Amino acid sequence: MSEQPRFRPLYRQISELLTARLATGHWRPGEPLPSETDLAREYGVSQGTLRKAVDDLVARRLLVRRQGRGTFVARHDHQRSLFQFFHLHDDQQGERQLPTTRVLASQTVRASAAERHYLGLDARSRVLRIRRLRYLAGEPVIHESLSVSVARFPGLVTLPTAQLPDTLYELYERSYGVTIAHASEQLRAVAADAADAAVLNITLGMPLLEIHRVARDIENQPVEWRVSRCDTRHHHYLNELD
Amino acid sequence: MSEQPRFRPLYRQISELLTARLATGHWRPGEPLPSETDLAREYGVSQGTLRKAVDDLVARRLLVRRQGRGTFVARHDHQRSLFQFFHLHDDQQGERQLPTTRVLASQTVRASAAERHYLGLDARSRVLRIRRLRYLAGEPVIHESLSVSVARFPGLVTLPTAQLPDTLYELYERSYGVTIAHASEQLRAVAADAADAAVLNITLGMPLLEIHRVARDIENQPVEWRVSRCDTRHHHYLNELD
DNA sequence: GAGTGGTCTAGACCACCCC
DNA sequence: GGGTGGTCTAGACCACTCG
Repeated sequence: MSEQPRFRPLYRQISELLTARLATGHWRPGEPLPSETDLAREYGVSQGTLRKAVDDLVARRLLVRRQGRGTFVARHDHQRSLFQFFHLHDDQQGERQLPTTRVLASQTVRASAAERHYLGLDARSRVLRIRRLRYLAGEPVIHESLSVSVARFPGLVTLPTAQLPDTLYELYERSYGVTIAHASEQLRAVAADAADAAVLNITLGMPLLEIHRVARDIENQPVEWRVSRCDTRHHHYLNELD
Repeated sequence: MSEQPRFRPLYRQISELLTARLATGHWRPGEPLPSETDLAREYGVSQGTLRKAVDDLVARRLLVRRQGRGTFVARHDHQRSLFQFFHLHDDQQGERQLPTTRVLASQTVRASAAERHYLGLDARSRVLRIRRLRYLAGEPVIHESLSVSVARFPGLVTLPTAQLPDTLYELYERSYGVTIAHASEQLRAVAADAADAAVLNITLGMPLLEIHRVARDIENQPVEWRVSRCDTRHHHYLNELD
C-alpha cells in the first residue's frame, strides 16, 4: 500500500539523470561539468531548473561548485574524509587530523553471514578482510577490521599491504571508480578483548567505543563494512544535531 | 585576520530578519506565517527571493512547509524529538519509540565549573540539576543527568518532579518560549560506576556509552547540558553520514 | 574581457488542501 | 473555488576567477 508520488518535478528528473551519469563515470572525480547554461540547453530546461537539479547533487556532496570557475565532480580528498567521515576528535581541541595506519593482517576468505548481510553478497562470495591499527598523534587509538567484496575490487588482494593508503576511500575512487557517497554508523560501548588490549596497549575489559559502519556508493549499494574499536580516554566521537 | 564577506545576498538578509523575528516569539510554535506572497510584499522582494530565505529556515528545522496549507513555526513534537534528537535504536529494528522517564533526584545548586563552562554562566549562577532514569520497552537503559540555568527557567524548580514530561524540550518551548534548535554531542565509552550499576541493574565496570550534549536555542545560546550513560547491550546509537 | 556560478525579478501555471 | 506552497521560465544583472 505504498504511496506513489503523483507528480515528479522536472528538476528531480534531471537530478536523477545527472546522478546516473555520474554513477557511470561519464565525468570523473575532479573534472568540471559543462557550464550551467550548456547543461540547461542540453536538457532543454531553464538555468533555474538546471540549478535546482545541481543543488540536489551538491547537497549530497557529489558535486562541488566554485564560483567563477565551474562545477566539479567531488573528490575524496583530505578535507572530505575529515569532515564527512571521520568524527573522532581529540579532547584537547587542537588541530584536527586524520589517523595514520598500520595494517596488522589481511586475508581473503568466504564471506561470513554478517559480511554477506551487510555487503549484500551471496553464499559463495569471497571478501578481503583487513585488520589495522590507527594512530592519532603517534598513539594507537583505533583497532579496526573491514571487509570488501573481492569481486568488486579485483586486484586489491594482491596489493602489498604497505601500499594501502590511510584513507581507503581515495583508493576505491581513484583505482576502481567507486565513490563512497554516504555511510551509516552504529555506536556501542564494548569491553576490550585480548586482541584489542594487545595492540591498543590497554587492559583487558577496558571500555571501548565500537563503531559499525556500512559505506555505500552513489547508487546506495553497500561497498565496505567496517568495525572500529576506539580508545576514548583522550578522544570522543563528535556529532552535530541540526 | 578573518575574512569579511564582501557581499550579502538579499535572501540571506531576509532569512536573518525572519530568524530574529522567530527568536522574539513574534510567531509562536505551531502558528502559520503569512503567505509567501504577503511576506514577499512586506519585505519588498519577489516570491523567489522570499522562498530562498524561507528555504534556509526550513533546512534549519525552524519552519515547516505544508503544501496547500501554509508555512508553520516548527514544534517540538514527538516526531522531531525522535528523529532530530534521539538516536538510540533497538538492535531489533522494531518500531522506534521515545523513552519513558523516572526522575531520581532534583536539586538547585551553585553551578559547577563544568556547568558554567558548557552553559556560559558566571560564578554565582545557580542551576537546576535533574538525575533521571529512562526506559525503553520497560527496561532501564539510560542513566542521565542534566543541568539548566535557574535564571533561564524560573519556576521550573518548584514544579513537582512527577509533572516533568518525558521530553523536556517540549516543556522549554511551551512554558518558556525557548526553542532548542540544535545540539552537539560527544560520545565516549566509560565504565559503569556504582550509581549506574544500581539503577541500570548491571555490574560495576560494565561498558556504557556516555553522551555529553549541549543543546542550544535559535540564537545559538547554550540552554541545557546533559550527560547520558547508556546500556548498549541491546541498543545502539545510529548516525547517518551524508 | 570572457566565462562561470550566484542573485533577483515578474509572471505564469500546477499540485494540493480545505471549505 | 479560493488560497497556499511548488515549479518553471526568460531575461537581466552581479560577483568571482583567470588569462
